[in-house]
Amino acid sequence: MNAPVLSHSRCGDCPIRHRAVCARCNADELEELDAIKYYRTYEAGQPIIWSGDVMNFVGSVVSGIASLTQTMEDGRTQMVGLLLPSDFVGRPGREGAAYDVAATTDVVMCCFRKKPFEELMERTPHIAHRLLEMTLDELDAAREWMLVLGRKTAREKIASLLSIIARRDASLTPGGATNRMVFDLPLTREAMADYLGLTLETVSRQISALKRDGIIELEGKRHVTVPDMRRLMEEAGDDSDGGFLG
Amino acid sequence: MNAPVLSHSRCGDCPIRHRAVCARCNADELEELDAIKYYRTYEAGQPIIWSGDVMNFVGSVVSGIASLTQTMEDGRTQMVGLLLPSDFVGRPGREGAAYDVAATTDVVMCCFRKKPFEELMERTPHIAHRLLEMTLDELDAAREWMLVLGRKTAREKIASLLSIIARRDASLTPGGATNRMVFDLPLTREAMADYLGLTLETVSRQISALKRDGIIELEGKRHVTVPDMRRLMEEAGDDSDGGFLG
DNA sequence: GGTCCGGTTTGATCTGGGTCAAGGCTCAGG
DNA sequence: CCTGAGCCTTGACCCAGATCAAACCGGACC
Repeated sequence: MNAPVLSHSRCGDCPIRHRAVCARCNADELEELDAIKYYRTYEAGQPIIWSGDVMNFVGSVVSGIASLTQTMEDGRTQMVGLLLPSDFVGRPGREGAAYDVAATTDVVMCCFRKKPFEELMERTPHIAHRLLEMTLDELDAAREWMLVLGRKTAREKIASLLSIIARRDASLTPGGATNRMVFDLPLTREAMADYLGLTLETVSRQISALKRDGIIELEGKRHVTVPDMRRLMEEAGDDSDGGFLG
Repeated sequence: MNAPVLSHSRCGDCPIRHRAVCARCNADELEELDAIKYYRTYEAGQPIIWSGDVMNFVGSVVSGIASLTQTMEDGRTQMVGLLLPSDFVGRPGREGAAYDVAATTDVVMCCFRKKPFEELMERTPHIAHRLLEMTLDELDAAREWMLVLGRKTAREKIASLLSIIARRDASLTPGGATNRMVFDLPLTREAMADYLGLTLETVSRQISALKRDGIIELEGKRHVTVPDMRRLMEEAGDDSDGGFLG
């Protein structure tokens, strides 16, 4: 949000304009990043990494949505993170992946080979700094989600999820945040359930209920209109608007 | 765990020997840390920081236990982190605190004034590096907890919490992890409930149930003996033992 | 000793969300 | 056009855990 945004010349074919690691790099550093970078695409539903696998890259989501999930032996699944465009994947200094990463929609990733990236990071304090910042953001998000999972009702959970998606959508859209929001749900009911610690039936019922109560409008199963974000956020039980509006 | 541990000369009156930011510092850096450092004690139950307050320090817990909590306007609270000795508090580069921090038991903190600490960090890559590592650990813990909150039953939640406390206890005790563990619960039933997203009645009932089933033994309300950690961890539904035993 | 008080246990009852089951929509492929 | 596969919705029923209420326990203080 407040990170300086740069139309960087080298890393510039990378359409990431927000939260990028390279946002403050100089020409030399960008060239170096460019040399160890490659793109990779995944189809919706495909796994990207399995928990425990050795990861030989780090990178950012360029487009599409990926999810981090944890699964118990008996199959219970909890999504522990959503990766939206510009989000970072991988943890410098760690061998294996800690979670399953999968493409929820078609995904394009911009990857950096891990070894040279770590070396560059070693020499370039502001990249390490950026990474720390991003990790702190993720930690905040994870902890906010703990409140959702631990204490909110099903209806509040759905409203929270819709708020978050609307918010992220707004930050990527030129128009930005307004009181009326329109967006597409990038998740199936099942994926929403896994994120919210609910069953897909409950998700479906609560979405129907929010629709019946005029909090949201639905066109098809995925296209959502929120006539009044304030009401949605009340439903979410958030005390603040999360900086959504001015 | 695998971070090099140093009996550092300057920061050495600080009894933290694990995860400390200063573990790799040289003499000059330690002197500098020493100059900006002070101790502070809090009684059990006292607030340390309120969410939103401006924080003018960062630091580590030296002894005792502190908790991070989030509260909704209607009073529902969720604990989002437990701070045990050697855990770090505060986020370099951030103005305000994101959560309420409170002393659960009597707490001693080793604090560094924030401004000079950030400056030192700017000049000292390995401190930033250490901080990133610690933040990644916290992120992992938070995400592991998301699985607990979202998908585990009350009994599994209790078993998970007991496992974590036993594990942390073991890593601080010379003897280390054995199959039989004895420790004191540092939390009230209510605090456990807030951590687990349950009510205190349910916590009490499940503890009684684990006791009845011989998974744990209780002496008084707080002193716990786990005759067989393996059984406890089965109850927790963990597929791995979290590296608890060799 | 008694009494107060915070923390805890236990019981009785209620209910939100899980579970099981039956259709419904929509789009791709034949 | 029909058919099948995914995804989604809706209904009926059930149960784990919440809620409400009462009592218990152990230590501090008079």
